[in-house]
Amino acid sequence: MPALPTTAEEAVALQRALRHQVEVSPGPTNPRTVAGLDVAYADGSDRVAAAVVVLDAGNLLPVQQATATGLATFPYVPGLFAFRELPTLLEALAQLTVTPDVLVCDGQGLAHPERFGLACHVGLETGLPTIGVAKTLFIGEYEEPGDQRGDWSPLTDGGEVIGRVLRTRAGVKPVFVSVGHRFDLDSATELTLALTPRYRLPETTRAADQLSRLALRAG
DNA sequence: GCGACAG
DNA sequence: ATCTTGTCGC
Repeated sequence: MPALPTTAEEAVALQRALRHQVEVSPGPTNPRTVAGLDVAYADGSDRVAAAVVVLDAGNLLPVQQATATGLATFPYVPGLFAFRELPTLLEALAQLTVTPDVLVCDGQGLAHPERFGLACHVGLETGLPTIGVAKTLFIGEYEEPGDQRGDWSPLTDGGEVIGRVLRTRAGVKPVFVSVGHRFDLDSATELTLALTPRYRLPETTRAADQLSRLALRAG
């Protein structure tokens, strides 16, 4: 079983082999640190920059950060984009000298055709609790949630609940929350709200997004 | 067959 | 994802 699949067929086979290892359980009770992950892409080349920013879960201030740059070998294919971001993302994570209590990924977790989105993959690779907070819908159906912060509605696929559509700010487009690894939807929802005191997206995602763009220009 | 499709 | 700063409005 290759660690780095080359074709789409191999990639899907790997997802199907790994998905059964995902653990759905309550997230950490009192996480002290929460890390955000993101990847920025260059326009012309395949150069990518990954960033991870660890925040203090209490005051949301940065504790540590790391970046890594590389070349995206795998092409962008909906459902397989973890294979594009994962290698560089793991390089950045490896540079941390602190182990975050939770990882927040920019993309889906179980809300994925194979029930194995980026957040699940990152969770299994690191063994850490992870959730996915995506800006847009990938798969599933939902009713528009209420327009107050904290309002949510289930995201379902074929009758199965795969995530939640969560309003993090009143009157602003909702985000798509799903379990990555060692988390459940209640904990994931609670965490996402704790990370969005001011903006639609989690502070973790915003910090990682900014840093990844800087890293792309720098190196 | 046609359209949709995380980043 | 990326091309793109300041600016209008609640």
